Amino acid sequence: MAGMVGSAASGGALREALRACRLFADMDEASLDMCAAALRPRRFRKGETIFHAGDPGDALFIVSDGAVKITIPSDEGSEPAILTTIGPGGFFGELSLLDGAPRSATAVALDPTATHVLRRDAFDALVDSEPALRRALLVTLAGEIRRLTAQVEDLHFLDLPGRLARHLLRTLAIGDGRDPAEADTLVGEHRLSWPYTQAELAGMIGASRQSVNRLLADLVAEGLVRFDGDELVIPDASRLALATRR
Amino acid sequence: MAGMVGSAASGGALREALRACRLFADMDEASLDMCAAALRPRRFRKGETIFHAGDPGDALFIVSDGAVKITIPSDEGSEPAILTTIGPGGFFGELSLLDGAPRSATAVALDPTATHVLRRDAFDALVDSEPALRRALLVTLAGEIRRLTAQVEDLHFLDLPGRLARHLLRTLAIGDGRDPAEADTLVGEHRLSWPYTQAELAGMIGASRQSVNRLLADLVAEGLVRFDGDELVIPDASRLALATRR
DNA sequence: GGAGCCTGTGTCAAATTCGCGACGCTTTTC
DNA sequence: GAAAAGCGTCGCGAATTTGACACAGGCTCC
Repeated sequence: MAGMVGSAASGGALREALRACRLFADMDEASLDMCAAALRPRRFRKGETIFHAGDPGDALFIVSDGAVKITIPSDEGSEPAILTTIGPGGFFGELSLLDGAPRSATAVALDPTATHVLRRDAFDALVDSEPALRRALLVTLAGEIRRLTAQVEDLHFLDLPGRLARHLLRTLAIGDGRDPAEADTLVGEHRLSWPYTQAELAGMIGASRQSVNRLLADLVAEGLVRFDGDELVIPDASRLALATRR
Repeated sequence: MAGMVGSAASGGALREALRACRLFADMDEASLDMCAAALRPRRFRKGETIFHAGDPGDALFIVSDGAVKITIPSDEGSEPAILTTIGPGGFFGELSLLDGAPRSATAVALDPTATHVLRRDAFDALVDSEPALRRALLVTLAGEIRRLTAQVEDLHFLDLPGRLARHLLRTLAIGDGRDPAEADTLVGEHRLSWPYTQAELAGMIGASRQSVNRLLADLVAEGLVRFDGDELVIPDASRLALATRR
């Protein structure tokens, strides 16, 4: 077993990485191998910019390891808005492939990140020839639209404490493998590893760094959350959910 | 000529209505007729709710006449957030068809509106069998995501005057048949018919009705816009674009 | 191994922005 | 002709941003 290294084994690793991605999860073996042949690996250092908003783009990136944040850079100086972060099994950069327009946002590696790159010609061919991939793509795009709609909703209706609480609940739900839409139906104690700085969190909920600091302190004071090392503990998710009421 | 009424003529009208929609624009005649057979007409009175957020949904609506607003209802009382409005040639309600989840927003007819309804089974079949429709669908979804991303960006970075100015510019760009992304590169005088109330405008940019009123007055005072009957005149779009700077 | 130096955090007071409630007035709708 | 919908306007007060500064920990470069 330990001897099974080299091209055959790494081909297996690639297949495994693809299976972890919704786009390829339901695809049959033969097609999967075809896809694998169309992909090229690409690694990024921590903090490296993968592409920048406004650039032309003709490639989609499938994350097999690490994490990427999708941000909207502010014109200068101030903190960028963080639209979402993408981990293993996720992909990004599909928009420019679909409509040929420039990148709508900036992608930056949060950690050392391994990706596989799919270029437009191969992508177009796969979308046409692989119904399973096509369906997965459509479902993912629909999910993207729902996520953004929810974000707009939050920014419209919720004040800062509400947005913070809802963000925590959604992150929780995702970590639990549940639908983020059900975030405020969670109950009981949850734990959440905490890789973000307060400034980044501010960028996610549309607030200043200082406000986030104060709000977190408030939550701790009310006993709604608690820090345990580098984990965030939510003793009772349903109580936190009450804080999101308009 | 006047005698050419009845099923043949209305079939022609249906075809014409479909051609106006991106989904069917590039489709060949035979396929178009197949689609036409799968559609059922449905009309809505002004102010009628077409579907409500949270409802299950398995139909897509193609607008052939009138206008529909897609909104996120506030829990109660206050003004809903208006995500977008859709006119002839547009369609809505596709999300629930793609992922089977409940309606993410509410659709309300702004005017007396004529639509054609496409149910899931027919939709699925068309997506699989009609590459032209499929491509148009993907492009439209990508555009939707770009629009929402831009909306999140505005809510993050811009204050109220900025959001109002940008909204006007985008509406202008769309009326001109240009890409809304280029909104702040417009120059010269533009006119914009004005079917919205101040409360609705407030719902679009995330503001209170009173603020919108004051901001509009400010813009008029600065000479950036002017009212001419029920039209809004922007003497110099580039000057208005300056007001969107962060 | 210490002197910087950068990043991330905690905290304040001042200034601002914006929502909210409250009117009164005009225009449309029934 | 009444009722409802939309508009113009104020002032207060709450929510947030801004800018500033102090402090801790970790990193690099002598």
